[in-house]
Amino acid sequence: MNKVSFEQIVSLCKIRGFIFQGSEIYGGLANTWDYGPLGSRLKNNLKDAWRKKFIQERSNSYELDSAILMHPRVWEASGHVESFSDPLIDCKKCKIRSRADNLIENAGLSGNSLGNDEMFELIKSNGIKCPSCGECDFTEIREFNLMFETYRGTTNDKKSIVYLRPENAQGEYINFANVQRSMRCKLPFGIGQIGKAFRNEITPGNFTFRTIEFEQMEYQTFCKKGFDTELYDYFKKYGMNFFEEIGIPKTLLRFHDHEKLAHYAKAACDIEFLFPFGWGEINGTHNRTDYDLSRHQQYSKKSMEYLDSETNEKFIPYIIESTYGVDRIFLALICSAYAEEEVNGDTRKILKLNHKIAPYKAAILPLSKNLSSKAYEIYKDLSRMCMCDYDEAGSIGKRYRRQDEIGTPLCVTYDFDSETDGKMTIRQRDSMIQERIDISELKNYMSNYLKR
RNA sequence: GCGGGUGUAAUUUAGUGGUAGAAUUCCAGCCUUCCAAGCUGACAGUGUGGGUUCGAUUCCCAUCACCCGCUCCA
Repeated sequence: MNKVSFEQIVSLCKIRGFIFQGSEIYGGLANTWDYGPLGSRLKNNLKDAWRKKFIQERSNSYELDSAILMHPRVWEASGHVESFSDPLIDCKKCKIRSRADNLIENAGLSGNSLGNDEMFELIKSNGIKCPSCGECDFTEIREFNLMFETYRGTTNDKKSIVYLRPENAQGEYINFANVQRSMRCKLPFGIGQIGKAFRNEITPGNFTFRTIEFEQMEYQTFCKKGFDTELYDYFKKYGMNFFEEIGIPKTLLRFHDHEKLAHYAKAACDIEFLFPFGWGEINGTHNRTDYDLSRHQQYSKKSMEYLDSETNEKFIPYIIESTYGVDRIFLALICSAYAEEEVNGDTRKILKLNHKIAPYKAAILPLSKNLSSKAYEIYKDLSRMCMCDYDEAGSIGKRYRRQDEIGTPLCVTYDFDSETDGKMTIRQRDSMIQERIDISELKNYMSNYLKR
């Protein structure tokens, strides 16, 4: 994918119904994207693959679907209200952005509990200088809250503010005791969740890499202190393994350990993918210690302790979080699958998607329109088993090309011989193996292929 | 949020201060017996809003969006 530009990917996504710009007919809304018919399919397949690996195939593993809107105190406890909202100020001369409270503190003054206007006045009256260029010529202070706010009820007074969750994790944490009790869990156990989160970031987009509304697949493992380091290493590898299983080549992946850590974390490591614009995070594993549950215990006054019935010890569990950005992995899948091949001077686009996540598993093609009715009947039947496409428009070659371009692994062609011998030609895109299979055997053949 | 670039049909693009041209795609028809064949036809466009002008897709301003580089980033 060396020479592949982002524009080619964006263009293919639009033409083939994977991703459209958000609110396009109104000129677009920055950093929002809509997933089209094939994009939705691919995205759901990705989520299904994750669900299978993290929920279904793991024991002591439970899925959760928590509310996007949560009690505002959740975000006070989590630290988001405090650390997600900064009073920022820009130097008009050198365009460097600083935190207003830091400027005041560094000047030896106290900016505690001052409002933004007061801080601005303080900076002006004391002639506090820009740390970069030494001038004192600032824009007004702007509050930069990364959490989307909305209001419940009909009045916009402060008491009714609720936030759109900036991460899903808190949903898992505040339901820790509910899940533990109802599922009779013993440590260690995991809670996974797939859902949307929102961040009011002003950033360059890089297509769907950074958006203001995005979907996460998160997995939180609750464990006893002392077991956390081992689990942390385990989930780093588990994540890498997941990416390989859905078809992302290992050569395009790397670990990236964090040195600067978030307010809750003891250790953090990303898995990065080599996008056309450079390395970008698609997974993060964090050792969040007992920070989150302790804070919720403190703020809610509800016990978050776990009783170990073997040792009779009571303690607040540690949490290892492994979080996956759905939209970013989607993008990584498309980027790593996209290829162009030269055939007889023509450039052909191919999406080499793993069959597990391909939007369509098979396309049913009548060799001629005269064979439509029987082919369509077979298509309807196969559709009961998996997602299939049916195409009778244009030449047979063109229809194969169309399927290659959207990553369909199997093409099944009904021809004139099929009428008499009851067989169809089935072609595998990845190996280009072509076989004639009895129509009654098609489902078996396909299901065996798709199980690989 | 800063700096630079770009906006013409679904896509890729040509061109012009005076009726916007093509290729591909898509659709319909003819043809076509396994990997983007051919023919005919149809659909479809100057991101949005102002200004200058007799007249703006073209010049100017603003805005929106995307791309590149910063900045930021749990």
